Amino acid sequence: MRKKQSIHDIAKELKVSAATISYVLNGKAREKRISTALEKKILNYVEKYNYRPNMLAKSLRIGKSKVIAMLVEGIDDPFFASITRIVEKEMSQKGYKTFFASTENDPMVTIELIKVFRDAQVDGFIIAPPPDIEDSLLSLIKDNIPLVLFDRYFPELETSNVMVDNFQGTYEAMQYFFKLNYKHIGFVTLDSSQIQMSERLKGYKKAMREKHLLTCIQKISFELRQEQKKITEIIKKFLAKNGHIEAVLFATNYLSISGLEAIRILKIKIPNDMAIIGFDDNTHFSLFTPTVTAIAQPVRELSDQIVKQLMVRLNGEGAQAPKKTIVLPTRLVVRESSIPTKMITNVQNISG
Amino acid sequence: MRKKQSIHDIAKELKVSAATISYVLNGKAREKRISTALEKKILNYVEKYNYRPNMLAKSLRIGKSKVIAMLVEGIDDPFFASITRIVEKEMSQKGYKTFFASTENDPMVTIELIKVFRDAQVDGFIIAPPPDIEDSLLSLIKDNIPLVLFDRYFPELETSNVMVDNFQGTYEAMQYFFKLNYKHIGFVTLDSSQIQMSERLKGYKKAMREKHLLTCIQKISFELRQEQKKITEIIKKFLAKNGHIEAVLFATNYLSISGLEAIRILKIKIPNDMAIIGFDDNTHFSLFTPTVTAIAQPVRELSDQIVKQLMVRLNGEGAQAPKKTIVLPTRLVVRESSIPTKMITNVQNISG
DNA sequence: TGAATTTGCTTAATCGGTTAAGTAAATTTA
DNA sequence: TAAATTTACTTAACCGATTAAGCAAATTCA
Repeated sequence: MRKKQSIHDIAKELKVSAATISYVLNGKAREKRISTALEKKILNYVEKYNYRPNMLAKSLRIGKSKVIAMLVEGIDDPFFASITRIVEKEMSQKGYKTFFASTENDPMVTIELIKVFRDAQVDGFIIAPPPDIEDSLLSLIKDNIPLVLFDRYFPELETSNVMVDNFQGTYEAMQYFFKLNYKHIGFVTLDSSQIQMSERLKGYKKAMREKHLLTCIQKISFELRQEQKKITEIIKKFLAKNGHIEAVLFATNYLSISGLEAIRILKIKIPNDMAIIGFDDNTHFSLFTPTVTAIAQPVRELSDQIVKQLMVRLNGEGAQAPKKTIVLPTRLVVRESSIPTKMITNVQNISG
Repeated sequence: MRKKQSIHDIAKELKVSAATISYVLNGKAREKRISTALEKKILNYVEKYNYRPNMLAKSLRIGKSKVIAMLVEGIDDPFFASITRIVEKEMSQKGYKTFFASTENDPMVTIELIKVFRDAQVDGFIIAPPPDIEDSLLSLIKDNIPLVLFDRYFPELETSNVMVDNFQGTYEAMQYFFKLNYKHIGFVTLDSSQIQMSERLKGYKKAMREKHLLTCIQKISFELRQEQKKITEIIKKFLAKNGHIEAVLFATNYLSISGLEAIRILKIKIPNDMAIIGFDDNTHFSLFTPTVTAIAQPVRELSDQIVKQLMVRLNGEGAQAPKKTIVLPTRLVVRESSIPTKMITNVQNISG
């Protein structure tokens, strides 16, 4: 077993100083007037023995790790999965590595993760924050650590945020339901005060109020988030109890999934017995029978903005730039689950 | 903006040496005979100012980072997503942080990732390796860096591996098809020489040969892995050309998805026109219409074994223990896609 | 009471890099 | 030809921790 070589080992081997090697490896040979001959010799050796500097030592010395931490609710959630993947790729092009972790939307877990990553001296954070972590975030802000929030944020904190217009998202979906002449429209959401959720709820409520319709809302406790079966059960009861509902809007990814499951159990036929729209699109929605209409978030644009905002914070000069909240529009992806068969012919007009 | 405190800043503040603080913080106060009074004082200060040691410095000094790297094909793949999540949780209970990255099953990407993580001095690796990275792995082995491969491995390399019995998985699925009296059974797989794939193919071939049936195989080029549409197109042509096929086995997650898409386009009815089984289960398979039969991998057990094997390598003493290849059985999860309606009544007997 | 031991710390080297400052030799300038 | 400058490096401090070794003061022992 070969022991890992340090820059000093190479220095000894080549009978030069460690500094010289460091300069060469960091492209400062010219600036520091290292002769071309010696530079070649060092580069050859490094190439031959495949030497790679210890990043811990380097980061410790220069005070930068070129690593950023990205905390999302769950890396296995399709929405977060695609965002993280794009962000990772873009950040790597900028010379940064991205490390991920799942918060489970749990404040304790998240606070601990932030600590761990701070201890590891990451250069910045991208966070889809759970509730009640204002203090942790505030401490990041105070210490001037580059930070971008996405998907949700705390209006009272001065941070850079990248969001979708959640209010407009549900509001537009409702207008679409109205065009299809639905009146008894249910809304299944989380019992959460997080801004993305409250905005979605507001969109639904405002739309219903404008049409003088009665709202019909099922809020699902946050603690159940891992227990698909229980959520399905609650939605089942909700739908069974409110037999008059003709259409349902699900406020988030996994509620849609559980909702579909519940509907299947109740043997309700989509879309003729009941129309469905889900917030957040899902790769598999086009494979379900019927395919599922969704309020899609512009994943690519969101990722681009996240990276852009973070880079502003990371670059010394721009770090003092004012913090921005970027709000992007959602897009309604119309599929079969929202269109009663009798209306299939004029779909084009409706979805436009 | 507060500047981050180092152990020396605290030392100055409290008029003690940095060593004393280090001992106290590492629970060596007794051993090093630090007085209880001073210990209290230090702990109070640390608590009050929320001091946390710089892990870069610590890791550099002690030569351990308590971080392990986990490289999978894609963190958004449902199979890998669930494994990573369990592994992360279990490793964190053992005091390790797990960092993830997607290899895209690309050798270049993976080789680079291994380098990056080695530079960052991670303590160990968990890898679902792409082809052609034997050299990178060999260098990890030579340097005695704890390593566990999973999902696939290189028989010629002496590594710890955690696998599923891929051969048996497809072989059993085939036996199940035979019981249902299917004879013209197709197999859609990747054009890959990776062991998990070749084993699945062998299972299919052996089963067909034993029944003296003609095989009917579609291999899909590996380069297309990101291009769902093209894969769907190929499968569509394959199925259209081989009209006699009564049942199809898809060798992997995303082939199943594309296959279902192709079948939908061809308006073939599952399961009556064609029966379907997919290798790898998927949370959404129970929501499709019809629900999809799958060869499920025991995700929990796989994760447990991965962690167990890695811990053996990580613990100095056991690091010399012989390397093992753990092989776990798959489980056939019978759903609607494989059972012709006429046979629904005797499902119990068949699936058992 | 003087020596030995114990107590309660501190000193200083170290991990593997980076980088400002220094220096001897070669070259140019005056 | 002596002084000034340039060349091509080296020296050594530093980043923030850990830890073996050291050492004065207090206590115990003989």
